[in-house]
Amino acid sequence: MSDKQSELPDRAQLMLRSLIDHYVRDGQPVGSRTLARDAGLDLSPATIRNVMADLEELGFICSPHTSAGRVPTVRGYRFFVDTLLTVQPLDSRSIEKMRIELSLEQTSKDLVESASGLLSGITHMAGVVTLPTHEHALFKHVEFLALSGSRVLAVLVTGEDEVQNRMLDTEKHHSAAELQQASNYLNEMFAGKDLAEVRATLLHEMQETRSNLNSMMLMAMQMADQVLESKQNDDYVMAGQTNLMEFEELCDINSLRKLFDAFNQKRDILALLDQCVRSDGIQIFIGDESGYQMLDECSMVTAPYSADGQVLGVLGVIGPTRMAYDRVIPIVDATARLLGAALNQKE
Amino acid sequence: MSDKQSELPDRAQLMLRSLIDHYVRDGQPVGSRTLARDAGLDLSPATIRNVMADLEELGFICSPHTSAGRVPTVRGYRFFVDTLLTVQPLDSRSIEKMRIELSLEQTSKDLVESASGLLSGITHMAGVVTLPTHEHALFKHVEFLALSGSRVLAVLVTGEDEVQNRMLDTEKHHSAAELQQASNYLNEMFAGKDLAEVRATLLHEMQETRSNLNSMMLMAMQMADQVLESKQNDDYVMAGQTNLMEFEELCDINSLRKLFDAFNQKRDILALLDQCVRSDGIQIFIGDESGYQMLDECSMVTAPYSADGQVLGVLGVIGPTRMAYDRVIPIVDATARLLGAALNQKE
DNA sequence: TGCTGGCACTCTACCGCTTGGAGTGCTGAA
DNA sequence: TTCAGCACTCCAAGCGGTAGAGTGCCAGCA
Repeated sequence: MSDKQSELPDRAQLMLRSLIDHYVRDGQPVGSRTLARDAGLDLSPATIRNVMADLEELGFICSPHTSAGRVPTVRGYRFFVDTLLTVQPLDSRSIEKMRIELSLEQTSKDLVESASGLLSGITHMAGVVTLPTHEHALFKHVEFLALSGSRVLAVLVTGEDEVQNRMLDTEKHHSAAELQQASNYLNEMFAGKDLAEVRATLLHEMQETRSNLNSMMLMAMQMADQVLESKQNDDYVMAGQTNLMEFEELCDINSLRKLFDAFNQKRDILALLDQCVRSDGIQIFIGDESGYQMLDECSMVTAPYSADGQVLGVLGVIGPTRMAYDRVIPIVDATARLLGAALNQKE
Repeated sequence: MSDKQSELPDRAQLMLRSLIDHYVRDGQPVGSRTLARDAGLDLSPATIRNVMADLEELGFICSPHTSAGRVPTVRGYRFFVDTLLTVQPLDSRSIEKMRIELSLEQTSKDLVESASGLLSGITHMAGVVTLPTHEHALFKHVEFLALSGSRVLAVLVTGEDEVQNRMLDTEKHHSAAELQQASNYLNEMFAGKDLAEVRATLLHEMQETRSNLNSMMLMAMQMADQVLESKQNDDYVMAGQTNLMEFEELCDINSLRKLFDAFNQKRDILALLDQCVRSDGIQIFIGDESGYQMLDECSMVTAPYSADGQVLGVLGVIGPTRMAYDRVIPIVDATARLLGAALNQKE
């Protein structure tokens, strides 16, 4: 047992893989007999038992009680996912179906909903997709409308014809003409520019030349800044939560409640998803690796999605630890690509 | 037993009431001994048994098995709710608390969310509130913005400074000037009028004078009509769904799934809520009265809420059939009033 | 006539016991 | 190194017995 993990004997690796396959399929602890029959190694159950003892010592598997078979531990799944897994690429027919499904959607909100529906539909687990950030969207047009009192409605149209409303409380009442002037100024100055760039320029200008600007300009900038400063990636769309009720290991009413509360709360799930934006590929949290108690019995497979080279958000699948990672990973991967491509086309 | 329901002997009524009280409290079938002890009638268990047999024959109660106590049937609850119930008015302290909670919210969306939170928080069941319709809102301002291709963005501001965006696909591209003209026309013509009235006028005009109108006018009308025609009351906000997991009678994983699926789907729940808009007071669906299978073990207590004399939506509570109706009804009632008042103030 | 105590009966929930099956670890032989 | 055999452990399921709760019915009493 002084071997490093990566030097785990081939035979043991094969057995771990076979054991996980079995367990994922049946949900029952796997015994030595079963493994002897199906692992493809021509060995007796007794020999298998010896190897299983090794695997147990390494913390890859454990048995729920003395006379039950073995079950993979989080560590076992982790090793499996990191070094044993061979993903089966998704067949092109399925991919085409998904592409078509996504191509029917109009707005990016619809796209995101459709994507999370796809994820949950195909995997029979819960699908989750964060709304795309607008950080890298293009500034297209802004319009200010006077409301009652000193409130002003700002309507911002971004590159892909996405629209955002924002209510602004200003110090004094502004006439329609003033507001028109303000929006004209901004539109002429910034149309077609990157939103983040717009914001940076505005901030810079405000610091540099504050004294030289007339109050209208200043107001326009403040407004634009307010419109832009709202933080992004603060919401997600989820589908198929109820699929999780089908899995016996999650059916304990107490943990189910914790899970669904977390889904409604959104905060913790978002924090977790946020960690995945930065990593540039598939990310997998197994069991308690997530650090959130309600996900102790769950795993999450995520991938960031991007359009035009810019990461826009994250999507993924939440299911029981006992999930078919080799099947789920390519699905998540493909969905991320397709969603990115679909968003790209809208631009 | 030839008596009509309303002529059910006082003693039997008292017993039914006491039985329901007990059952709602403990969730256990109620036996004759318990009732003899606590019903306040000075009778022996044997006598109680005779009366219980009568109540069973009338279909108000039933026993899960031979040697268990009795449990109220849907019919029993119905009779209880219709003729035996005396609601305990909510104490003014609680009401004041709720009013304050609601007064903190800005937009009507926030208000609705807060209200459903209150409902679920106080009752420990699920709270649901439909979004307020805008049918009776005032037309304040409309603005059209040209997007790419022939798409046009319509921004409609209604009386209470609520904003709605709508994407319109038109036949041809319109210049900014054309659109400006169109919105000016509509704003001058309709500002301050009731939305429904605006719509009616527009429809009428279009039929009457179609040939006389230039294409710009026509387009303006079509757009405005599209903005207005979207059906209302097609969404609701729900809170505390997971509270329902605490009730043993709903804990069957299968029915729980059906319930949560229905909550996500929204369609059926909306259809049910829609029935309550018309009735002008508290409405109660007990068990299978709703006609929807997933609610067979549930009851729903609803009340329409209105501002300025106009019904804007419905709110209510969903919980197990075994709920404290006398407590829930005044809560739903008060919340409806408070929400209505809060919406009124925003105007 | 209405109420009541008594009695036989029924059904559930629970406990302890047994049994069969599955799976294990260990050992000694090939 | 592999493997058959064996003793052991544990769970799940089935079974009988018991206690408890509650019922329906009946006969007697006010």
